[in-house]
Amino acid sequence: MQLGQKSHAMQQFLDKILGHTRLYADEQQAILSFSEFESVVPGDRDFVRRGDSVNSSCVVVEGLLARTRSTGSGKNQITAFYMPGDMPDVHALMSPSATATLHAITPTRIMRIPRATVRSAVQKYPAIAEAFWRETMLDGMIAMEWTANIGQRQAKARIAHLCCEIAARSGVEKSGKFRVFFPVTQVNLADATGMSPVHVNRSLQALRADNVLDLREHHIYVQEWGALKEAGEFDGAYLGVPEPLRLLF
Amino acid sequence: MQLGQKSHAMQQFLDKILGHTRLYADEQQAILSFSEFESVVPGDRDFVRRGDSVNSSCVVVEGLLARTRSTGSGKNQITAFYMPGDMPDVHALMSPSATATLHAITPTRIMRIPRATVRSAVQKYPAIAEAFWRETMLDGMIAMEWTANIGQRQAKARIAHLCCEIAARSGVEKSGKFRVFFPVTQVNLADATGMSPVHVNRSLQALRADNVLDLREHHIYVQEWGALKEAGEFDGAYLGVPEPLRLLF
DNA sequence: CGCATATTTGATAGATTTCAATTTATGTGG
DNA sequence: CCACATAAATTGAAATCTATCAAATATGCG
Repeated sequence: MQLGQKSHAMQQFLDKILGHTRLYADEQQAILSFSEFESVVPGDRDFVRRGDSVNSSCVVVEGLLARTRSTGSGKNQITAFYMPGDMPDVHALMSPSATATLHAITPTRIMRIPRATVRSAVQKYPAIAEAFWRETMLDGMIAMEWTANIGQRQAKARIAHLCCEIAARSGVEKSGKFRVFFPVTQVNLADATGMSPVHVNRSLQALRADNVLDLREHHIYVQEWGALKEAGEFDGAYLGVPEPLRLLF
Repeated sequence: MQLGQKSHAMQQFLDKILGHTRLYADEQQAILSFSEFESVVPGDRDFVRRGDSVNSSCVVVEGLLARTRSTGSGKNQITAFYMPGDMPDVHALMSPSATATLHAITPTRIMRIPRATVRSAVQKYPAIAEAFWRETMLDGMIAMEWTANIGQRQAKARIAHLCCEIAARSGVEKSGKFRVFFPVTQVNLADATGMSPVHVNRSLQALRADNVLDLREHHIYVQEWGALKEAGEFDGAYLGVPEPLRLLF
């Protein structure tokens, strides 16, 4: 049961990697075998703080995480959301001190993956290094897209674009009408989009009135995927590569 | 002469890498030997467009580049600046199609580095893969910091923070009073900070009146590094790691 | 049922954009 | 070296967007 879900999350993680990097069966198996140390993080808590010494990365098994960055004047910016199957701190493979704070929005189960485990794997299978390196690149692409989203779009489009990303990254079928699990508060959304909570609230009401999206009951409800994409000027190309690659190893 | 400058830029590139990754002499030599194909890009021109097929990365030898992302409604966001010694498209090692547009702000000389060359090097010296992977991570960290800067700070602090980053990344000595070469227009600055050019103009005047910074004659003039850092709430930790590492290979 | 958290509302202040025009710099050919 | 053309910087005024503040309502959870 619990183990079943572990495996499922690691399978999601592997599938995501296979979406961008070609790996042989033994390499795939090496990644699946990372499943060893599961732990649970209570909701509404920073469980890694920027600067903390870290010797493992993790994969989200269940729940929702945010990567945050707080400014000198006490403001808070969410710079990414991480869902089951995501590796929120792939950066930790390259730095012994955490490069960002990780905040559990809901109670979250994670699989810890020691850097030493990854080191053994990449030394045996260099293509795994390529896979994680590409994962790092894609994480950076998302950050770049967020910069453009926050810098150039106004409130409604900004929120719509974020919801598009969440929908696109979640595995759900996106044709016409659907919904996506996304248990954020409006304050979380404000921190992610660089807006005030009040303005988020009013923008959400407007988006609902436009029949573009409805955020309630921990879900994003979408009437028409096409309409949402248009409202958010969304092009998901930045989330991946056209086909699985193996360019260096 | 020209070759001297080539070597100098590649040495800058190597020095930057050595700032975050420990490499042995033969590995260092392999990176320096990437200097082969230099070319020149006229100013005010996109020389790589998002989606273009690419089989090489490059290192800036002389000039200034911006990485840009344009939205569906025609607005333009600069997501990074690249100076001599920087590799603006380390992403290209991981993707056969350009993940972002590169725009030459001034006429710029670049060293092209074919992916095949890097592939040979990383297969012989896996630590070079680690170095470039770490470079990719740091590039992502900068994007994350920009997200927070644009999302959370108001005009003056936003510009000050950007200028801090440029100063910190340029090699110049930053104690008390100094200047940094940064040949951007106010429109470039607007595209980078997510503001209107008019507001950039007025914010620059205010920053000048505050004796925080003065942007003129293609340079950032700083009276007091401490004052600028404070105005931009700047902490440069995101630009590197505390000491050179070799964690995986 | 009752506390704590999240959402919603109204009113106001503030920051930023837009538009349009002017001035100032920059570079180029004669 | 000047005259011209072009690009960049600057200004003023008005419109718009967004933040802030304070209070009320709703929601979820023990």
